[in-house]
Amino acid sequence: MGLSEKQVQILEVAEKLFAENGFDGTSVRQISKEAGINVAMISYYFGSKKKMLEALLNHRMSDFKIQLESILLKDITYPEKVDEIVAFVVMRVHKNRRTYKIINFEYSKNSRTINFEKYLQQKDENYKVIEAFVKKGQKEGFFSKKVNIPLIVPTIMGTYFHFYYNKKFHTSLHKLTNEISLDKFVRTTLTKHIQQTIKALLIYAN
Amino acid sequence: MGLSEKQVQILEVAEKLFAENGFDGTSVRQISKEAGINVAMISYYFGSKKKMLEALLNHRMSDFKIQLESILLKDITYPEKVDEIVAFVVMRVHKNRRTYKIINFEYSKNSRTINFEKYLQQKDENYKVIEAFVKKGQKEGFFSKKVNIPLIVPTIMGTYFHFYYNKKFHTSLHKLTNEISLDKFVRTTLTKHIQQTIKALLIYAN
DNA sequence: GTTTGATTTAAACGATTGTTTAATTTTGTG
DNA sequence: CACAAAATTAAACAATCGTTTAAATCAAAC
Repeated sequence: MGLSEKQVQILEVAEKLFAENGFDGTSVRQISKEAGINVAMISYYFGSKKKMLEALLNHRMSDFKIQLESILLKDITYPEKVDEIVAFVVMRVHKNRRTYKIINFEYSKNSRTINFEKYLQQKDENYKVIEAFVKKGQKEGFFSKKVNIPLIVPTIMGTYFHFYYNKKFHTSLHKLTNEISLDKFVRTTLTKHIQQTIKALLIYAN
Repeated sequence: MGLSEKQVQILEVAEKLFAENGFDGTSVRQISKEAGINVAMISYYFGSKKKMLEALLNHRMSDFKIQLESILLKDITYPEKVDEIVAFVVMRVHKNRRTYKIINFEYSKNSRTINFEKYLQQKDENYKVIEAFVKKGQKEGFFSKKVNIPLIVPTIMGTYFHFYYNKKFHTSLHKLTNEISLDKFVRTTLTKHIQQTIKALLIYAN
């Protein structure tokens, strides 16, 4: 799984183009041109276009669980922990938004040809950590017992992605001009909204 | 914009295949084969593959505003109205999930070649109705004033779509075997979760 | 029954797709 | 420098892409 510097550089170009135009909407010639390499190098380095995508997914999906667990070990209140978890998840998906977009699209296809093992493994670990946290909070009386735990993460990530997929709509609504103010909006306003939402849900759900 | 019965039938096949394999991942020959027509009929009826997609989008996007406003006119409490709005929006996007999936991915591309006017118009109307409703509720003291109104709809729709895009993951988690129990899950459990979430947010946001 | 226009067909169009080939250049090692 | 392996190249491959053509079939009107 060790990727050379050149391979990583090619994958970054591919990630951008896949997210922009889709896997099927991106040709290997486009990638090679933008990366400044010969077309044949893609087969040479990765074997095929499909395997290149799998290499990208595996490259991006790692070390989620450890960072999440370190938050839960902190000596802070439950609402503060919720805030930190939400902020962490949002920044994580924002950073890897291009890869998640590709995953969302390709994984929801019926014709499963791409290997999503790493993604599913991370998803599963992620869920189990969140589940344990919420159940602990419920047992200690901080959280409502009427919450549907498996649907909490979809609300966090779904809100982010629906914003991201319609960013053209929201940028005009919020007057976000460039990439910097979009980053800032995600880091502040959007994160705060999701924090409010999840805290209200966990504490007051009825 | 009047579509013949045959055109509608072709669009339904196209909708299914576009949602399943993407716009670029679906060939006009696939569509024509599945629809039992000749390839040339697609150009004959719609002009081109791209215009066929636009015809589909315009066909699906209609009469959202009227149904939404009729809910707000009912003589029920604010939390009950929230429940009805959420249930309506969820059923609406669930019914048109295939079209929304296509929109999500095509609209978020940078190379804007497809005409999304009808979609954006509906989105705008939808938002304005929701905004007026929440502001009225805030003024009357039922809703918190700390809510970010433009991000409420993304939370509703985003939760649905993140569930939908990862339905393979959730069906195994919730043991949903066939299409019927998926429909039921959306109609009951998922809708209830989003209702809880939005009500908690609107009432208790801090 | 003939005519007119709409519908449907098979075939072909050039362009582009992912991948492979075989030759060439670059790199590292003794 | 000489040699072997790795990296890179241009060119070609067959397959498929969306679209167009021109002929054939169909339906309705007179």
